[in-house]
Amino acid sequence: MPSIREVARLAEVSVATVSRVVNHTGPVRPETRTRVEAAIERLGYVPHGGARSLSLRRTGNVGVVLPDVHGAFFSELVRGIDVAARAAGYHLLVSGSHSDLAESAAVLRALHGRIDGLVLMMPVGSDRGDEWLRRHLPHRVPTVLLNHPLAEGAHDAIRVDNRHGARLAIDHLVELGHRRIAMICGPAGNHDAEERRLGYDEALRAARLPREPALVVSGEFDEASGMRACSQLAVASERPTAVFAANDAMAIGCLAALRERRLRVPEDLSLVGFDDIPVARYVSPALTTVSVPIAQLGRLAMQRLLAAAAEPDAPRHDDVLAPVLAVRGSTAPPAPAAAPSPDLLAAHQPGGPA
Amino acid sequence: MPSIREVARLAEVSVATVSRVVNHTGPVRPETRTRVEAAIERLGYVPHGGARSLSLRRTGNVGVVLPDVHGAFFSELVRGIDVAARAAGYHLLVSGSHSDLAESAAVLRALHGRIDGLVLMMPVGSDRGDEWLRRHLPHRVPTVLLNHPLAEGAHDAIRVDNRHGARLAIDHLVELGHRRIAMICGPAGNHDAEERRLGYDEALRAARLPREPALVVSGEFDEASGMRACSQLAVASERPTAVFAANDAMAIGCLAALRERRLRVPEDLSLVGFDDIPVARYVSPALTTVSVPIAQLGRLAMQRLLAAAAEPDAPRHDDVLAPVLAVRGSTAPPAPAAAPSPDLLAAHQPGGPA
DNA sequence: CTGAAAGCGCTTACAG
DNA sequence: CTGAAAGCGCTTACAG
Repeated sequence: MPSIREVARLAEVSVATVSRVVNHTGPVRPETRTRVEAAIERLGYVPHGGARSLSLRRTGNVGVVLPDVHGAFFSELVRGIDVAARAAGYHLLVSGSHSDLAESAAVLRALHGRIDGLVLMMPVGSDRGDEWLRRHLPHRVPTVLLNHPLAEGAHDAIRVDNRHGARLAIDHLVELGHRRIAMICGPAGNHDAEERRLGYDEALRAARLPREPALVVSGEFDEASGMRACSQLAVASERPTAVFAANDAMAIGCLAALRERRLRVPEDLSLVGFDDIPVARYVSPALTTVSVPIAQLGRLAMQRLLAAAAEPDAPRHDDVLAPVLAVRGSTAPPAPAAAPSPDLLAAHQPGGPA
Repeated sequence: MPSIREVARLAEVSVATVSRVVNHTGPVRPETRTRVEAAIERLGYVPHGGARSLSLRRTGNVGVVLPDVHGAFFSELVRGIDVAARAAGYHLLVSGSHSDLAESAAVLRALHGRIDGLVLMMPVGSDRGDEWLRRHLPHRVPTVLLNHPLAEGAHDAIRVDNRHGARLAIDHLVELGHRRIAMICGPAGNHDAEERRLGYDEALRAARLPREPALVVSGEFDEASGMRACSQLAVASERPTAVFAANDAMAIGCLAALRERRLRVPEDLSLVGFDDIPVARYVSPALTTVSVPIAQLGRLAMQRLLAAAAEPDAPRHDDVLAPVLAVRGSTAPPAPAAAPSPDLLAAHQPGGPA
């Protein structure tokens, strides 16, 4: 890995000149340029990005710090940011914080001086958030906060209207005629999970439906916990006719659990997810879900970062993205109470309806 | 963002001393340390990672360059590398090359001087590969090549035995009694796709089964193309009794297409995928698939990188990971030829077997 | 059109 | 135990 100095020596020019031909900055006599280019080719010189950054005070990297890099949602999000970043000439420095606040802080420290912008999704909810941000957010680095409740400050914020999304889901089920609607919540402390839960509560209240504690179970945003949660609901004394899962992964786990129990979706039970990850439309039946514009989220985040870099003193934005309901095959009106599916009640009514 | 110089000034010491207390390197008198720490706290000083890298000639980053950052497979792979990297104190600089060779080269250039190690998965197959690598691979940076055919050189290589994996899949179907086994291939030029195809051919030959061109269709490694490919097969004059898809995403697309056509899996048609992405066990029916140890792949890659950094002159490794078959619900013996499923042949035998 | 020199923010022998 | 100085590999006024 020769340095610029060696190229200069071989071409018999100064390092300043080499820099000029590499970056096409400033005028260079054609024959000088040729000599330098020959030396570069001969030595296989490639500029040292790190040194360049230090000098230019611009790294060309944007940091992406998420609670996790696991799963379809984050995968889509990273991809969305990546596409927009590459288009703008940036690379991504990606870190999962493993949902740990202390680790997030460590990551942010490590990123200082390595990034020109930051996209951060906090691993926790509202508590402590503000003070923590003040302490750990890098100064003078354009930052956009994803789905964080306390959006005031020197950074941009982009949020998904989780409550509205949950309401769309529940309203849809209510319109279909469901009265007993269960929810599989996300992990405690997770901000998105909490909001989706609030939306569920609100929607039930709006529909004048009672809230039954037995119909609310919790999961961890993954398929396995969705399966477990679903099994819990299946043994409830009065089974729900519909289930709203706080994300698609859990909904898909739920689908698997129902299949094991020989319960049909949507005939015996309707199911709604949240996120609209790519596989949602391919499971069986295709999942009705609240569609979050994940790619748009990534694109908008980069856009805000670029704007903040261009105009550091302009006021910051606080965007709220509205999800829409994607109605697919996993929802239908409930089976008429008078003639329930034989499968469904077989266990409870040994004789069954002849 | 105060620099080390300002901390030094405030604490009335030299920058060397500040550096010593920050990095716990070299002895410092307790009261001096206290003064420095107070200054650091007061100023909110965080060391500039970029400058530190330049000085130390160590960045703490490892580059990950993949054909794409999309989809469950790459998502899992990145996660596997991330977990191992973080454990070793490294961060990930991730780039998708969008399956373009020129873009890969650009990415590699941009990474020079920003990484201590590189995990690279080439976007193309065997042709040109060797020369390209010689030109574009960074010198003196430990590198591990993933699933690349030409594994000799100054880098480590880790490969998945795709042919063996494909043989496992086909052998399983043959043992179940299938004779007409179709394949949905991956994109042309993709090395993994080509090898899986070769394994399919080999296995058919070993089982003395004829290779029928009409039973081989191609896809693009995503769900949508799996659906299309499956539809092609469904209208073939003689329908296969089993389908081997070159990856899980296409298998899942295929599952959706079959559902639309009211063909049952595995009763009417058996289906095998490849990769064993997390969702494979949750689709309906659970997908029989060739399980690639994705997380292990990531872990091993980091391990090789660390070893190469520690002993640059030790000989490099060339590991081959053996996939195993995960038999789940999407495969079964074919319907007996004498009494085919009515659904299956309804279109061809209007009368059907009475 | 070109070069000498300072500077980006750190680390680390070397000397004291 | 501490500091002055060189150096990591680049860029960029400034002067010529």
